[in-house]
Amino acid sequence: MQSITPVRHKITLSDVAAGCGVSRATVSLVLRGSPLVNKHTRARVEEELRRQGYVYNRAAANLRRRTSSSIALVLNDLANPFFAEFAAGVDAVVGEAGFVTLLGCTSESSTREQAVLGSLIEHGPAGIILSPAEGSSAQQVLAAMGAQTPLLLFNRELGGNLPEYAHWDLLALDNQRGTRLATEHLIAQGHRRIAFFGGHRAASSCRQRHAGYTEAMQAAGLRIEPHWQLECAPTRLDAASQTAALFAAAPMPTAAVCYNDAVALGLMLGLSQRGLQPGRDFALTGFDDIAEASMSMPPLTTLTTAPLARGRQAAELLLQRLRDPTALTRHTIAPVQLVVRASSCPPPTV
Amino acid sequence: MQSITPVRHKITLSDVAAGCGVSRATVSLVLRGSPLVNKHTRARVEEELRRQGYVYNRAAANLRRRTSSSIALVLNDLANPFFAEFAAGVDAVVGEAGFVTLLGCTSESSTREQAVLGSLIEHGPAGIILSPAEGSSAQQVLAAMGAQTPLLLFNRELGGNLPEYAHWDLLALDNQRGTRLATEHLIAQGHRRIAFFGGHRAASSCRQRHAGYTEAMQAAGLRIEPHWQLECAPTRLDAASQTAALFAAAPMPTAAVCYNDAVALGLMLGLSQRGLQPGRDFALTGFDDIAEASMSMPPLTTLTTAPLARGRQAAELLLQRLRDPTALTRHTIAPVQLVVRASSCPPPTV
DNA sequence: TGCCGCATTTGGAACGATCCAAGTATGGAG
DNA sequence: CTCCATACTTGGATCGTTCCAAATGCGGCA
Repeated sequence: MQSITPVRHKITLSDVAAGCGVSRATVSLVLRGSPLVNKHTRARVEEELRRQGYVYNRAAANLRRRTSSSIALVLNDLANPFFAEFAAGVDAVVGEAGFVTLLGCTSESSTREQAVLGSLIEHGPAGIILSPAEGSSAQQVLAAMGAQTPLLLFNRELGGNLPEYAHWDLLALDNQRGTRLATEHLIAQGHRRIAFFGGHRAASSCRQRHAGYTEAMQAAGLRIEPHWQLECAPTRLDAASQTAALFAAAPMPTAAVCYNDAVALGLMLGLSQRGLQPGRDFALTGFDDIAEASMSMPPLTTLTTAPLARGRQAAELLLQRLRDPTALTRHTIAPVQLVVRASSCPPPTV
Repeated sequence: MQSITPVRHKITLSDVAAGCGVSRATVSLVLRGSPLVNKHTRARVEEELRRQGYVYNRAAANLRRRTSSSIALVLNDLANPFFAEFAAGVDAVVGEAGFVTLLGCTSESSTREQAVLGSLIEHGPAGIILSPAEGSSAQQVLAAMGAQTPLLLFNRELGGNLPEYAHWDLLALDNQRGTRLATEHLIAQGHRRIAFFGGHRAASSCRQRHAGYTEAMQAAGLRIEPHWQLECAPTRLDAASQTAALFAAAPMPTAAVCYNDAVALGLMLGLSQRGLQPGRDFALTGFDDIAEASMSMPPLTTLTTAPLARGRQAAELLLQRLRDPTALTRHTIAPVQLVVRASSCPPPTV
């Protein structure tokens, strides 16, 4: 019966070496599975490692080898299920590659973003994946993290212009194509008066989604009424309370392309409160395909973005960059896919 | 105009020291804000730090000082909004305390949990917050992380019995009291035939919730029919497909206490498919108060657990443990609160 | 002038690993 | 018996920081 004795001080290579009468160097070779060590010696050392309960000190090794074994993930909003799934995807790939994820949340504050980046960079991550907070600029980010560490931007672009020697990769969703598909789908259903609802135009993702809508409307020769272009915070509550504005003046829309699912679900609620049944009296589409989208009443037509897969992809892009630091800056646009459900009905008066 | 020149090698204390003609020790003192340095010298050094774009190497400092500046967070399911919010709460407090969060996801696999713990422990975190995967045991966890690092268990207890020298703290939800409150509420509404629906009895949280239900039923002298005690995976889809079993035999229940919100929402769907209107023909309660709970039709009566606050609390408990490693093991039970909404209607035949 | 105290600065040894050049056996060939 | 290749093994320097004991410079005082 082998018992692992509780110890007070941390066991190091030297302890193990002393414990079985070899040098530190030999123990180190054993740890790294070098073929140089005699298998007799190896067995003895491995036994001693187990016996003393040795724990590898990766920080010390990284210091000597001048390597890093971590990747920083900085998110504007972890509580949002979209980013949570994204994070799960990142962590999975990062872990498979033998790295560890350093997490940082900025809560949409660019001030906190600077602080978080500053703190994480001191731990010397091999690279950083950043989903910027609203209003964060390239200069700020550069000041906080320097130009030494590879950065992959996710989801949003940065304000300001970045110096050319900082080559930052980008992974973004095909926002414009997404809303274009949704708008074209509504048009094909017979709708002519289609609103664009929700989001803040300050965010690049919102501008892109609005552009997709505009593109489809113009291609179909349809009118875009200014009072159908409504901004609101990307939350259910705010969307619900903005619903009335859609119907404030004639001509009234028969459908809406919403900034995202949260907004669409809020709009559904607002419609119900006005006695309109979404999916029968009014058509709408979302963006993101969050879990609730398929379970809502009616189920929501939306664009699926596969956040888990996006997380994996982001991590893989960053790993590629680590392998080849001098490769050209890469901007990747991830496809989105229209999922047609019951919320995008034909207009009532067809 | 000051420009930060892009450099190829990492700037160290020695570079800065050489750059302004002082010793490494002095620069180190400046970095740590020691009152020993002359303010003239301090200014010169600070200027040089800025000029060279020096980045503190916390790993090297930690090695020398034998300290740690990270806390590991290991979660069974980051994609679940409950844990995502929890993680956001943990990270906020961990960051405020000057630590950084090391993230690890186990995807409910105890094998991955061992691997993740093994990898994280090599980075020498000051402590670990662990929400165990299903079926994970104390022995496994101990083998993976050793007894040196303080551990706070969250949400679930571990199978097996832990050795007494590993003092592990615990933060759990008051599951039993929660479902007792929900059950008592349904009884007060006039229900007599109440089911317990969903979850796997293998999980400690499910057993505790079931116990709360049993307690309330027995205290009210009500019968518990075995065919009302239904297990299912804690997902909407599985819950929906298990709905029929509730009504397979007489007597049929008029209400159900559900394992969690996901199960409750699934049950709502299942009820609708059978032509029963939840909140009118059948009453039900959930657990967790996820975002959708208040937006569902009808809004769901449930137990709110404040996952963000729980995350903050978990981090604070761990920080306390770090301050006093010899204090007695602490088991904290976080209160939950009943939120009454429309889903818990009185029975139809009262 | 010599000595002391104060304020400030410093060289060198850690921390726990890895790298590297050099060391020790061993056995076979000449 | 010497020499050399092969198969391991090892001491010491090193990564970037902090700690510590000791050094330095300077003004004042006897």
